[in-house]
Formats: sequence, C-alpha cells, structure tokens
Amino acid sequence: MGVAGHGSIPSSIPSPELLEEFSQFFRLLSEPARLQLLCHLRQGSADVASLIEATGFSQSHISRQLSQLQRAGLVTCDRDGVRLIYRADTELVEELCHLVQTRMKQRLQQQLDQLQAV
Amino acid sequence: MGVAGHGSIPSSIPSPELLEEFSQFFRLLSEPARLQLLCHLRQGSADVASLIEATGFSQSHISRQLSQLQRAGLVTCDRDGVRLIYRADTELVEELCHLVQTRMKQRLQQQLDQLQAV
DNA sequence: GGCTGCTATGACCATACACGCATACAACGT
DNA sequence: ACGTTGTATGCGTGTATGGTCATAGCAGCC
Repeated sequence: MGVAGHGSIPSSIPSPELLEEFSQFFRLLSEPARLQLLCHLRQGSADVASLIEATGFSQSHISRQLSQLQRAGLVTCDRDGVRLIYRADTELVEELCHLVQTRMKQRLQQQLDQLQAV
Repeated sequence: MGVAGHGSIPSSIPSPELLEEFSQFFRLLSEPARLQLLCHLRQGSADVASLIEATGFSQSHISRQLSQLQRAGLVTCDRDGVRLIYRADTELVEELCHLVQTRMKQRLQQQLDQLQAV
C-alpha cells in the first residue's frame, strides 16, 4: 500500500516500519486541535498568543501541539524577540484532506442515490 | 484546508464538522493493525481465519478492526456459508500513503543533503 | 541583575481505545 | 434440535494521550 506509486505496478506488503511511519503520520492528523492549528497557520504565520486567540486552546496545549507538528516537519518557527513565529507548510495536508473530502462526497452521493432509487 | 480542491482558489477555514470528519478518517488510519489488514485485503479478499494467519492478531481484534473499516466504507463483506469474506477498496488509502511516503522521502533527502553540505 | 512578557515543559488527571478472554450469535450439516 | 465452525460483541485491563495548572526557561529592557 502506497509503496509503488500511483497507478504503477502493485508491489508487496510494505514493511512494518513503513506502516508504522504511516500510522504515526495519520495519528498526527487525527487530532482536531492540530488540524485547527494548521488551518490557522495556513493563512499566515502566527505567534502563540494569536493562535490562542484564534482557537481558544490554552497556551500550553498549543505549545505542545506545535511541538509535535514541528517534530514531524509540518511547521517551523523563528524567533522574533520573545515571540516565536510559527509557519506551516500545509501543502501535503491540504492534499490529503482534499482526497478524503472527495471520497466522503462520493460516498454521500452514493447513499443519496440509493435512497432515491427506493 | 482541503476545502477548495487542489490548485484552485484557497478558501476560508473549514467548518469544525468537516475538520472532525477529517480527524476521524485519519484516526482510522492511525492504527497499524488496521493498515495491516488493509494491506492484506489489498491483495485479495479474505476471511477472518486467513487474516488471523496472515497477521497474528486475534480473531476478536480483527473482527473489531474490520467493523470499524466497514463502517467507514473502506471494506465490505459477503457471506460464504459460515464465513465472511472481506474485501477492501484501498485506492484512497494507497494514494494517501503514497503522498505521505513521497513527502517522507523528500524530507530524508533534505536532511541527507544538509549533512553532506557540512 | 531584576523584572516582564512569551513559550516550553513537569506533573497530574480523565478519557479513549487497543487488545484479550469469554461467550453470544449466525450459518450449516446431520 | 443438536453440534460444529466461524464471527461478533460484552467486559475488563493497561497504556497513550488530550488537556490543565504551575513553573521553568528564554529573550529583551532598564
């Protein structure tokens, strides 16, 4: 799964290590708070205070989530005096969400079609 | 994020409900056991007994994971006498994993480049 | 150096969920 | 109807993690 690239020859089972990498990445995106932070940072870089204002999460919570996102390479930060300015590269996550959303729409449409065929 | 489609005009923050849908979907994929089951079913439909043999997970565990995947529309099953034959449609998950894997490779390559630039 | 503002992190608690054991449920054959 | 096989589900346990409060650590100013 996800080994051979899109549309090319299917290959064997991915290694446990690779599956673990995948699961960890998806786990990162499974938490709404982190998705929300990425949404806000997508619009422009921000410091923690403005993320607190934008999301309502506590300072410590935000700091921890950002730390996780940073470790995974989804956000980076620079210092501006006492402030840390966080910046996200959301391209991958946007694409993932787009694919998921498209699929959800398709499923809903199928269900709708089935109901209307009754 | 993931609202406007790939490459088109960025739009505003997705609704909390949509974010929740995304997080739930990613949570589904965050569990290695479920990824592993999808890997096996990608290769062909299977009953629980053969999935037990292939993965080493217990019968009850597999049954539960399949139940979750089924509820999300990622697997379906048909009865063959006392047996249930499960089948997965892994196209979306394969694509997601491919994107994640590509990104991981890019990151590793960057880190390697940086080390070699020292 | 002391003080202030900003952020990271220690410690703790509550909750979700993975996972196993036991058993209920479904299907089939006799 | 009974017994067997295959699978779903109740129940309980252990662990990870979300989230808060308190405080340590960082940066800047006087």
